[in-house]
Amino acid sequence: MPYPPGDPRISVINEAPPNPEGRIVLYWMVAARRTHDNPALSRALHHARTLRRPLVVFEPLRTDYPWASDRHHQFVVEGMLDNAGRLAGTPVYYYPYVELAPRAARGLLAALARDAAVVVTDRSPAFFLPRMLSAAVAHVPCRFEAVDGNGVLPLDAATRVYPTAYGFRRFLQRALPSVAGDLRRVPREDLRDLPPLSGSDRAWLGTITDRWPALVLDAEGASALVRTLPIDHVVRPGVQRGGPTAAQSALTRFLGDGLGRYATDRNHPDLDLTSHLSPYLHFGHIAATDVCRQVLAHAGWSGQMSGTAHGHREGWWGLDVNVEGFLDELLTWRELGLNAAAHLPGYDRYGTLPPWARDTLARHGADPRPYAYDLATLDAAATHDPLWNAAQRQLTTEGRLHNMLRMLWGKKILEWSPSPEAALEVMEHLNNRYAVDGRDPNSYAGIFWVLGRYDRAWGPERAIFGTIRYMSSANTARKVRVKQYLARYGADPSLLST
DNA sequence: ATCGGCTCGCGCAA
DNA sequence: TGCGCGAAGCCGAT
Repeated sequence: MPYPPGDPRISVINEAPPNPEGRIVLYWMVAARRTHDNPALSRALHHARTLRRPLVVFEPLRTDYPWASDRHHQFVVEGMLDNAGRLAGTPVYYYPYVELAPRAARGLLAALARDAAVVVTDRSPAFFLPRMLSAAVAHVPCRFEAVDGNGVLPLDAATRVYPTAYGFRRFLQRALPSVAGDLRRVPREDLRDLPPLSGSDRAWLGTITDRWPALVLDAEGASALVRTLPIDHVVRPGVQRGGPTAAQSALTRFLGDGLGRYATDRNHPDLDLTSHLSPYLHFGHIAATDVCRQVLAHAGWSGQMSGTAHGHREGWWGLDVNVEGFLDELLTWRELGLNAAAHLPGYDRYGTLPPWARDTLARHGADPRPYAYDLATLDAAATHDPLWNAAQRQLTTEGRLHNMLRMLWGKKILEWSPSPEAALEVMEHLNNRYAVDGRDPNSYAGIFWVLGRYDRAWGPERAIFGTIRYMSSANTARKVRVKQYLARYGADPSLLST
């Protein structure tokens, strides 16, 4: 894909020139659902100024995607209310749209794009979004660009797939100095002094919003609305509020308590000290660059990489072990997942596991399974294993799963499923159905790690797992603190989802 | 409490 | 070709 010179985040989807008859510049916001630290919004603002056209920010939410539920919809709608507040009083025309019935949005993008000078959208490498972008090409007759606001490094900074975190970390340590400047400068999208909508533009937009009404809601209205949609209502909203403002609150809380003892305490489920930023990163309510910048500023970073680390987890920023530990999660592990989604065709398919992993699992495909649970039993957290059930209940009720336990959660699903392929299907389904950050490249990296991706063989060879790393609930309970966690998620049947 | 062996492939040095 | 090394492990020996 060709780039305009100098910006590896921008892909030109349709090389057509800007439509000289176009009324507006359209930003079709589908992944980076925020108004701050958003390179696609910056690009759209650039076009609006250069072409002297008003900017329309169109933020839609489809109804018919897999696993759509009250949980995901509520989170996104809360973000829309937030974005509406942030754009109120600016010359930007904000158009939030929630599809009320399957296919109701058909024709909407085309109607907006027909009279646009330029269309800018988000590049997002996973789930249905790449397909949606491909399908949209036919409906955008003018210049059409997709902008990558996913990570601290552009997706295309890496030109290959990395099979290990160690290798990817080495690459990151070489590549990050080139963006170090961005990690000190706070971007300020300037929303003032844009061309305003003319009366005729407003009349034209009115014909579109008559047919596809913009979302008009307050916070209470969000939950009432999602209940009326043809989506999965069994999955109730999670415990975290959606939107950029809630995202910043979570980050501020984490900087104050959690980051300072991240290395030592984050693995204890009882303490619950992780950042809780994943759902916000997933829906683009906060930028990874923003998180990284605030963490570095909080830690008093000098602005220089140490230059001595070659793939090792610590010692590249010259910061304390807690901060470096968190940055390794945010950068190495998160961007490793993005790397696979963007560059490994079939990143979500069993066949892309490394050969040693598929071989060893295949050799043990016929091993007897002492425990065999079907999807319904797992979904209902009704196994014989109290720690696993607790983790599953946290997932179904809260929409999140503690980092330490999510690995155990997956390993047990592998152990209890008739085949590793079936285990993958179950993990994908439960994670995508219940986790607010489900369907993220990171979710897939975690699920595939359970099956051997990014990992190495571990002896001794054992039943079902072969040489895939094994984990046991008993050892996990011995190593980390789970007593309160078990009490919190352990016994109350009213927490159970049906 | 700590240690080594179990086991595999990558990437770099030589 | 050899060698160091790796998201969080497990288990038995000392």
